[in-house]
Amino acid sequence: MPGSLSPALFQQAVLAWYDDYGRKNLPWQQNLTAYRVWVSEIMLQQTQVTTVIPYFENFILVFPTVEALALAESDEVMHLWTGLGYYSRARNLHKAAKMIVSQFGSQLPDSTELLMTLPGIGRSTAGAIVSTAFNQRATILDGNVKRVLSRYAGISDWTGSKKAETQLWELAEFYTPAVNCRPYTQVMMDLGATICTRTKPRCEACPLQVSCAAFASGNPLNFPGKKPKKTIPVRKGHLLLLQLATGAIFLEKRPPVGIWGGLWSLPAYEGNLENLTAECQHRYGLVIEKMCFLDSLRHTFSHFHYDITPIHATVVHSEQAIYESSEHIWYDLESPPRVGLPRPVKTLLMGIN
DNA sequence: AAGCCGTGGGT
DNA sequence: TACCCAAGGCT
Repeated sequence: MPGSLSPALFQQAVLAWYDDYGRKNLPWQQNLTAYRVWVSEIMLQQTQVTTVIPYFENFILVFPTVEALALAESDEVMHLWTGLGYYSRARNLHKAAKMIVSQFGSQLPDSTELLMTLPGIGRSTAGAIVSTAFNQRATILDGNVKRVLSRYAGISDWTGSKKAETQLWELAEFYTPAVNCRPYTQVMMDLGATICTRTKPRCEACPLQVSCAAFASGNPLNFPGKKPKKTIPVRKGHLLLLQLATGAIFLEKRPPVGIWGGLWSLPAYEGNLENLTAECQHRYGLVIEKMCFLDSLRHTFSHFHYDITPIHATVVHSEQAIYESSEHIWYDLESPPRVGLPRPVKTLLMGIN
């Protein structure tokens, strides 16, 4: 019967494949430490390997140890996360580093239970750290494993549904070996990433082909089921590039939670453009001398589109101007401060001459 | 328990 | 273009 191998045979099949074809040269697989594994796992949440690699290299160079991260400035951490998205991951990573130093003697815990007490580490990430960093038995269930197991067992529900999640966790636990935990975890992700891909699975090269329910069905793309789609709304607004004669541009700190939390952003202006001059004067103590509209752009978040019309304005300080505070900085394009910037803000700043 | 949270790759 | 969705977690 498809989808019903014994754990021993299942493990044997995928581990043999791993020896020949598994990934062994990823940056976080070199100089393997629990800290490096942890950082990589956080960066890899909802993010593709090719995107993560340069961020990982950079981050580890600046913060080679958990102690270094714990002692870091928040702005520096966010700076190294600029463009990677899901910035709560960076805030939680920093917070967790401080907890690891203060509560765990600077050593990452080797149990899923303790790891899950740290912010940003859920069930799957905890399993990945325990199995990969410590080579101890623990189960992961990320997007790759969900897809592999859904096809193998012929589960046609969307993997995000509670029913499918429960079933998939059970299957994942069932097939997790007591030994060879590190290569087993890696191969399950490798299969999902390189063989059992979303749109073009290479079933002819899959070690599970002969016992795969989706392959037996004739159309593996029917598994897993699709996520129920919903159209995301469009929001419109302006981002203000307020520039002094010195070239410096005004940035304000985003609230600690929510979109772009903890990053430095261009002021957003949603109001009536006729009031723009007065608002700039009132909010920031800045007098607009001349202004122009820049080309509009669409930035898409996970749950809405943001149609941005940037406005560039040359400004001078008025009497009650804000020069510098914990909430505002002047961004010097010549010697840019190391702070976290949202992607479109960074793009706009780079485009100013 | 759905909605919130980014950005980029692939098609 | 527009759409799907990535090595998910938190509330």
